[in-house]
Amino acid sequence: MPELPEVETIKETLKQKLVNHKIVGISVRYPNLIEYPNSHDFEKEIVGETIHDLSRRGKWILFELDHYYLLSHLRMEGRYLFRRSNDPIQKHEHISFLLENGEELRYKDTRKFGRMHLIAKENLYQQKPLSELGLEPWDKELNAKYLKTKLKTKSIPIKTSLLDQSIITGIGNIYANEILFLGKINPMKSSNQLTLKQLDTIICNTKKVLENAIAQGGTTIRSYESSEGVHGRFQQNLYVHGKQGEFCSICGTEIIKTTVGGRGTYYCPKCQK
DNA sequence: GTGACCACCTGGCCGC
DNA sequence: TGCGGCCAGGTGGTCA
Repeated sequence: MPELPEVETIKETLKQKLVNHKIVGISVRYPNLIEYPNSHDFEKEIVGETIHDLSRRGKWILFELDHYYLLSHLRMEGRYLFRRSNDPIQKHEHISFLLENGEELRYKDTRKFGRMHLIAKENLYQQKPLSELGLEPWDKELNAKYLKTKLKTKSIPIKTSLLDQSIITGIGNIYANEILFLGKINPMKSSNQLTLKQLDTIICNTKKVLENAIAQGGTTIRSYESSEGVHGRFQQNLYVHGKQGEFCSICGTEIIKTTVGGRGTYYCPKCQK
């Protein structure tokens, strides 16, 4: 599942192949993937636009076009592939962007969870979804005081708050488990009961875990691979995620799996009391 | 405003 | 071998 490090890897790969290419045709075979505007307007407006740059905000990939930003969220299993325009459409390839060089950028999504928005450039940060995102992990304004303010009324588990994209954007389930393990913080602890020191630890470990994951090309869990078919290597660096029944690398206690906020949660009951 | 729950969706896995 | 049921998970919507 693509999280921030995977999205960063995919964005960089796509950037190398897409910048300065014009979209001359499009085919949307599963309209529900288009969140805004409607599929018909999306197709009408995007044809003729040139891709000038790619960037990332949270888990969103931003394609900068002439008049719009195309925002793409891969959710669980979305991925991009390059094909020739006459290549047959494979199963789960739901959207094709035809480029002027004859190549097609195809969006493939087994579970159809991904979403796309086409936003006018002047509205990019005034309009959903970017208007509702919290701080990037590397934002200078992200500090323990910011988190304390955001969490002061929240009695939900800290694990659930870490997944809230309106607080810190880019953290997904895998990395939330790893961040809390490194900080020796119990995932079920109420968000508003953490000390400034613990919040500071969370911020430090968030940067550390995500930077390390980006350097490794992301984490390969079941279906994830980058647009060029490259698998992430960060899975080899995971401490607790998916390790139930194995032993903690620090104290040797058995890693426990439980559910927090409906998400699979892995932790060491001794280190993370 | 907050938190819990559900829907979206399909493939993989497990038990029978 | 085949079938049914459960699980995985990010996000948005609904409801209490």
